[in-house]
Amino acid sequence: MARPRTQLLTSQKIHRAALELFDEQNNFSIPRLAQRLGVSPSSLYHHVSGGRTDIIKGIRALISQEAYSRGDFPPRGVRWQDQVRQWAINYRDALGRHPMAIPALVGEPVDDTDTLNIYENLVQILETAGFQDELLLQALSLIDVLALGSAVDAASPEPPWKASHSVHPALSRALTSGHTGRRQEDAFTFGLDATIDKLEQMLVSPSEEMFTSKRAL
Amino acid sequence: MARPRTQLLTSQKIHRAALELFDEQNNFSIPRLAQRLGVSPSSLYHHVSGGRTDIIKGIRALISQEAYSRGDFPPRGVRWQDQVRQWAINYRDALGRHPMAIPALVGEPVDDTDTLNIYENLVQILETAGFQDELLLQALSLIDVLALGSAVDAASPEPPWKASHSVHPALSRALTSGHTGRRQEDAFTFGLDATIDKLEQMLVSPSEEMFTSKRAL
DNA sequence: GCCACTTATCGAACACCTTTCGGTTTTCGG
DNA sequence: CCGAAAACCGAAAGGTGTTCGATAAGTGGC
Repeated sequence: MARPRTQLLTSQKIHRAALELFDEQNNFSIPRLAQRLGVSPSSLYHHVSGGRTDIIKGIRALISQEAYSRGDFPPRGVRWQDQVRQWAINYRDALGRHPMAIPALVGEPVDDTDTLNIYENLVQILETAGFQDELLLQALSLIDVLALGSAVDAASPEPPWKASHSVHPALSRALTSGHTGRRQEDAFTFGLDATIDKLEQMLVSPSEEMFTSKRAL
Repeated sequence: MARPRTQLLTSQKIHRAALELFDEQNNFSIPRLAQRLGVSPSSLYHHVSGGRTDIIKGIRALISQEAYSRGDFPPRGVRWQDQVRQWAINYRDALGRHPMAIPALVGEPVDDTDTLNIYENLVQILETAGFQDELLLQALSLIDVLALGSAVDAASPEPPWKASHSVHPALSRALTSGHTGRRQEDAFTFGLDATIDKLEQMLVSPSEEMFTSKRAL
């Protein structure tokens, strides 16, 4: 086959199909993606410059778009605490909707516009709330760690620990006692509450000793 | 070559070499591992039953052993807050010492004894402190998410966001303002403090509305 | 001390994955 | 209308994970 009468591929279509592939079955590969698109593997390389890496970037961008579009963004007038909470929930939910894609995302630098946009949004919220410098950076990183760590957790099988009662009694007991169905979500909201509480407290009375830097002047 | 006069391989040696390979260069593969051990790739399969997956498990076990042996464990009499803090710091440090191995670990179930041991340890600390059921499980999961998310963060390039000042001014400003060298560690200890504060508070006055379960009787 | 049996290695081979490159036909701009 | 660019394909190169039969060294019973 040579050039078709009507174009078969678009980077958009490729990214969407790739994300669907991750969602349905865990095994993502170029041949499988090509098959799903009714196309030969080599054809994909005319639409994504960086090969596999680019497709992963595209997936991240899609997820970020989803976080922004489906997200419930509070109006500007709302307390910063609620804005931060809503941001984190939106982002975490968007990631959690595609758990199988998470392992492919971690460890790669973030440089796509859509993802940077939502982080820009978070920084703006924090700046407006009055956070600056080290504290702002810590807040940003922590919220990021919380959302991403939680998403990674969601990508693991449930439960993530395979403990036998005879050798690890306490752990095994803990896993069977609680209502494990909402384990991840509960831990996330709990951590989010803890984080926001602490941020609030740091904003009104920033204890200098929290910072390891001596802010060399 | 057939059977050598003195045995060349051990699962121990394989796991250690694999971890070293992750530490030195990011690219881990069976052929490279074999080459480093002066051995043919197929030879490895006589020492690790589950192939690549088993080697990864071995790496996780090594890291957990490191967390336990190198860790600074507080005596039993100490406040549970300090025990939890020390536990999290030990674990996070052990993970952070091998950042490149983290992406290979996430998303896989934990079933090796060494890792389960240290989680058993954490549950015991929490139980002794008085945590039970849902709250205990939430605490466990949150501390896990914090340590693992922080380690994943450490595995990313620094900084993990590649923002240009012109299109993402607030984010770019935030990244250049703080002392970014200790960004990850600061965010982790900050989150740890927040978590412990919240746990403390929940222990003395557990607000029922935090739990979404109606505890159907 | 011999013989069967187990053990630790290897090479070859398979299946899959990523990527590149040259070839073929279609579309498009001038 | 014609040359250049575009969009596809097949083939092939080089890498990765794994299995399997062959080989030779160690091991244990007699």
